[in-house]
Order: sequence, then structure tokens, then C-alpha cells
Amino acid sequence: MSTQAKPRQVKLRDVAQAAGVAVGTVSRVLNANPTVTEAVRRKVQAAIDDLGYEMDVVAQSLRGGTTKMVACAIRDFDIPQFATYIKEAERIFRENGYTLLLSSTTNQPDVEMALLRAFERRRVDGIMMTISDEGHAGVTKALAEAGVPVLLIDRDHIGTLDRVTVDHFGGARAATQHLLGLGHRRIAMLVGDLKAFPSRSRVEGFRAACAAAGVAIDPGLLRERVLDQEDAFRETMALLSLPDAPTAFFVAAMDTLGGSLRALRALGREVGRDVALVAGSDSDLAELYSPGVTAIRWNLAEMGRHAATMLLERMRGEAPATSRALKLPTTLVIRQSCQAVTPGNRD
Amino acid sequence: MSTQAKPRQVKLRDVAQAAGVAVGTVSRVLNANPTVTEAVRRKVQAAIDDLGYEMDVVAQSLRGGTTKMVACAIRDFDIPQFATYIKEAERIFRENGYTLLLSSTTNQPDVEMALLRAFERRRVDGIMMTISDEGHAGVTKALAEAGVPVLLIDRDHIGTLDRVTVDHFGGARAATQHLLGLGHRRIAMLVGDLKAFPSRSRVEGFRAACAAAGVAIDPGLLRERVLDQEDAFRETMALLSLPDAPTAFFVAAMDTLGGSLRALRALGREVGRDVALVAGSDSDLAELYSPGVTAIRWNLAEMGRHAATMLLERMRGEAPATSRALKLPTTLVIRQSCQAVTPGNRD
DNA sequence: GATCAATTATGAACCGGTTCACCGCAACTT
DNA sequence: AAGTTGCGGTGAACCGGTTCATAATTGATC
Repeated sequence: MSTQAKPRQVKLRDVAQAAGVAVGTVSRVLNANPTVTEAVRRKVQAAIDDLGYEMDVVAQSLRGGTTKMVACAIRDFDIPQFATYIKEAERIFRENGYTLLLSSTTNQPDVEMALLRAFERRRVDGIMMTISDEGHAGVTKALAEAGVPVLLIDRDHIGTLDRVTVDHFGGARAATQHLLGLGHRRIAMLVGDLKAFPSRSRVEGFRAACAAAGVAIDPGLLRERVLDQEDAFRETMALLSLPDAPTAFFVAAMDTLGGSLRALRALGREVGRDVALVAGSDSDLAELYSPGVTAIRWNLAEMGRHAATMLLERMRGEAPATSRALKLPTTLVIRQSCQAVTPGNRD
Repeated sequence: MSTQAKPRQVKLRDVAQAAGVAVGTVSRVLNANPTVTEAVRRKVQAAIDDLGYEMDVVAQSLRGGTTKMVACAIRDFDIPQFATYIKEAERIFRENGYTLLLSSTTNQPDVEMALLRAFERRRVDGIMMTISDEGHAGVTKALAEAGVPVLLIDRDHIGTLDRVTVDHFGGARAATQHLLGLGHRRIAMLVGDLKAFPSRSRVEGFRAACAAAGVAIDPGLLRERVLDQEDAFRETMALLSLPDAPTAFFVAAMDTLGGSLRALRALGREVGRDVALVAGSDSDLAELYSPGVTAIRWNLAEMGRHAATMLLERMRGEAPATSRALKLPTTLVIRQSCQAVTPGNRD
């Protein structure tokens, strides 16, 4: 008896027929509706087990209007920091019966808008994403019209949406203060796209620290749009080749430390001795490199947990009408990559 | 005119009414059915654009039986190697109109079986996954009864399913030969769970190389079930504390190098000088550590690309009836972490 | 101008659940 | 005994598309 073969998908009506009840009754049993007798419930359950019935979520979604799916779109999957974030968020969603739907935006507004449309067509119950440009009219319009709750990941400037952010400003300021305190005056900074919150607030933190110390910033040492390790390699090479090269590097962009380290290695500069180095995000590489690379750290698992929880509450209508923002604190993990500037180090 | 506000979701019948045609006709226009006049097509398209109609994929899926969703379940997201794989696979699927659905199996058969049931309920068109134990009766049964194409990621022993695998055997053998060639005889090996293909074939490669060289394996130096960096740290600490500690470490398990490096650092052993080290998978850390860590490498992007393509072909019925297996080659990237055994290094 | 064939549009059934107005029946009133 | 209440189950409408048998229209032919 029971689940053998599986000649044809068992449907609700088959269960109803086997149990000798109406389809509506089986549905009520499945949804634990209290208006059903224990005797009937047992009889139906027996038929369900016997036939090996599995609910068709697509049909359920059509009628119910809710799909129990949450979409997540980020710039690029293989940024380890995002992976940790998503891992934790997915766990929360899974435990709550939601399925995660994943896409890369490749940091292009067109793709972001197309994805939002696709998510709408798929009728996801909620969306969690990063956007490449908080000022992009098309994207902000699409977000506003989404029709389902949207939570921005480490993005800001759209006050009507829930968001989880990181205190990059504080992190960058602390990192810069650290370098300034060691005597560095020519500090190069590598950041991503200033159209998005993280890089923007990192630069603000950098500027704030420099301003507080009365140190002027050489615009030639501030390199933006550094999005991957190749960019970081190229910019670091260029900066090191300057006639008046920087004594310190603040590699602030996500997951770009490797590129800078390769450039330093290629030109034979030793971290800590020839040049000071701070990473904008922590990693195994930063920790285990010799010397250890001072880095800005925050709790990514907690970020994913909170994001998922906030979105769940919003989807369930448990959240307040106003948008909620969570800002995670950062700490500067000081390692051995930054030494004081030696007097004769530079002319 | 055109998409303003959005008072209520526009449905197919609304478009039909606006264009003055039957709903079936609008459907035919949307599906580019050739039996529709250019004049009607244009009229309907105008109504679609004017109303800002967006198809409801859930309803489409219910009738059509196909959801254009592919599920991907892996042990753990934040293993960088998987991230690269998934990134590439997702791109292929997205370009082909498929949406990726992601879950963690947490390496537990129960979860794997539950996920397979959940995927079935969601009516995904295909599944791509790793499993924790290729011999697990419940899981293999669930896979066989899946009802949709399943592709195994770096798993074997289930001949009826498509799969992409890596030549871990060859990689492990080459790595071991390398260590043996440098004079190492007491080689510790850290692998994951032998119930799954990768660790099993790595151990086989290790044994093959040792056997060919006539070197006996000390069972005490073979540590299995090393699944994360904490495990690797613990086992490495234990091995280094042995009265007759190994002179070389083959840290073969995925993404565990960091744990071993921390242990070596904690005990003050220097890689390359005090102990030789080979990693079972390559990474930024292996490349940029000082000294660079010799590692086994394969093309993860290609792996993801092939997996997605194979699954797409299978879903479209373009694949041959027999299951297909792709085995990616590995290369040993030799860096500076393995020196020859110095005569007085060990008694 | 009538007949037939080919082309194009129609509308209802269908996918597989959920929901709700309604009905049957037993218990409770007076 | 007739009327009322309320619990438990029924069955049909509904969600929003797709599909196909059928109808309507057009064009060709005699």
C-alpha cells in the first residue's frame, strides 16, 4: 500500500474521492481549519498519507495571492560578505516557510528594473535588494510601485523603504583617524561607486577625519568606481607609480583587497614596512595575510538575520507604517599592516 | 494615458476588453502565436502598453505546468567556491528566462529530502544540488522519484542522474606526489565527509599516490569529517601536538585552509619552513598568503556554466536518454608552501 | 452568386487549489 | 411538536492565464 510508483500526480480531488468527502473539506483539513471533526480529519489524513499527496503550491498561490517566495537581488554573488548575509537570511526565511529567489543585478539599473518587473510577475511576497544608484529615477520609481514590501540592503536615500545599513561612515572615519594618527598624510582611498550609499559614506567618513585633523585631501589619491579586484589592482599599480606615491592605502571597496595586495606584491612593496594598508571590510585574507591587514568589521550574519526578520514582519503586516532602518555598528580591527611613517620614508 | 498610478492589477481580461477582443486572442498575441493578424496584434499590443499589463506567471504556471524555476540546494552558501559556481549558473538561467531558487541543505539528509519535497510542491522545472551522503536510501529514493530533471553538483554514484564533477582524485594524487617527491613521508590529510564523492576521491587519490611510492599511510594522520574552519583548526592543532607530528599537511576539504593556517600560527609553525602545506581548493587566501600555498585548482565558472547548460538541455528534452557526466580537470598550482624535508627535521 | 477551403477569432473548459454562501442535521427551547 | 440555534460539511465560484473545438470571416473557384 501507500506511496508506490506515482503514476500521476495525486490531486486534492483524488484525496477527497478516496476519503469520501468534498474537496473543500480536504482543503480545510490541510489548512488546519478548526471547523472540522476529529473523525473526518483523521479519515482525510489517512487518505493523504495513503496516496502520498503533495500540495501544489502554484495552485495555492494563484488563489491565495501569496507565493511564500522572497526575492533577493544583489550586485554579485561571489562577494563573500554577501554570501554570509544571504546564508543567514535564507535560513530565517526557510524556517518560516519562505523560499528564496536569487538574482544578480550586475550593478546595472536596467537589470535592476527588469528584475523588479520579473519579481512582480512572479508575485513574490517580498523583495530584498541592493541598487547601483540611489538617485536613478527609473529604479526609484520601480521600487515605489513595487506593490510588495521592499527592503534595501546597505542602501539609503529612499526614505519610504525599510533598510539595513552599515555604519561605513564611522568605520571609514576610524580607519582614517588610525592612519592619520600614525603620521600618514598622503592616504590613497579606493572606493566603489559613489552613486550608492556604502562608498558615499566611506568617503564622507574619510573626509570628516581628514578635515578634523586639518589634513588636505589630494583628489588624485581618491579613486572611485573600484568594483572588483582587477580595478583595485590597476588603481593600486597606478597610485604606486605616481611621482609622489601615497604612504597609506585605504582599500575601502568590498572584496577588493586581493587586487591591491597583488599590485603591492608585483611592485615589491611590503605591507606594513613600505606602505600602510587598511581594508574596508574584513575577511580571512585580511586576517591571515602577513602582516595581518587592519580592517573594518561588522556582523554580517546579524545583518542578514535582521533583514530577514524585518522583511518578514513587514510582509505579515506586523511592522509599523513608517519605514524602519537598522544601522549596524562597525569596529576597526587593528592588525599589523599599518606602521608609523618613518621620517626618511618620503622626501 | 499609459501606466499611471496602478489602481488594481491589470489582468488579461482587462486588456481584452480594452482592445475589443477575446481573452484567448490576447493570450495568443502574448505567446507570439502565428495565427494572429498583424492588425489585431498591433491593436492588442497597444492596449497592453497602454494599460501597463504585466503577465501573472503564477497563473501561467498553473495551466502550463511549467514554472521556469530551477532550484539549487547546496551544503552552505558562504563557501566561496560554490558562490562562483552559482553566480555563473544563475547568469545562464537568467539569460534563458529561468529564475533560480536557492536553499541550504546544511549537509543533513533530512533537510535534503524535505527540500526535494518542497521543490516538487513548488513545481520547479529542474533541480541542481549537492547531497551529503550518496548512499542514503531515503535521499536516493527521493531523487529517483523527483519527477523533474536533477543534476548533481560534484556528486557521483547515482548513475541515473546528470552530474558535473571535479577530478579530485587526480588533484589529490598530484598533490600527494608533489609532497612525496619532496621527501615527505608523514603527511596529514584533512578531508570532509567520506560519504560524499569529493572527499572519497581525494582520499583515493592520496592512497593511490602513497601506494605507488610504496609509502604506508598512518591512519592517525587521516582526519575526516573536517567540514569547516573550526574543524580544521581543531584537527590541525591536534595533529601538530602529536609526538610524531606530520611534516606535511594536505588540507583537502573545501574552504578550510583558514582554520589550518590559524592553528599553525597559534603554535608558531611557519608554513614552508616548519611544515609543508597543500590546499585542496584554490582561493585568494592560498594565492596571497606568505608563502603562497600550493593548491589544487579547477575552473568553477566553467563548472557552473556547464551545469546550467546541461540542466537546461535536459529540461528542454534535448538531452540524450542516458545520463551525462562531466568531469572537470584539476591542476596543481605550485607555490612556496612546500619545501623539501630537511634531513634533521625529524628523528 | 453559390460552394468550398483556408485563415483567424471566439469562448468555454481547464489547471488545482481556497473560500464562502448555503444546507442538513442534531440538540435545545418553550 | 414546531421553531430556533449552531455545528460541520458541501459544492460551486473564483484566482488568471492557456488551449482547443467551434464559429466567423475571407478568398478562391466554378
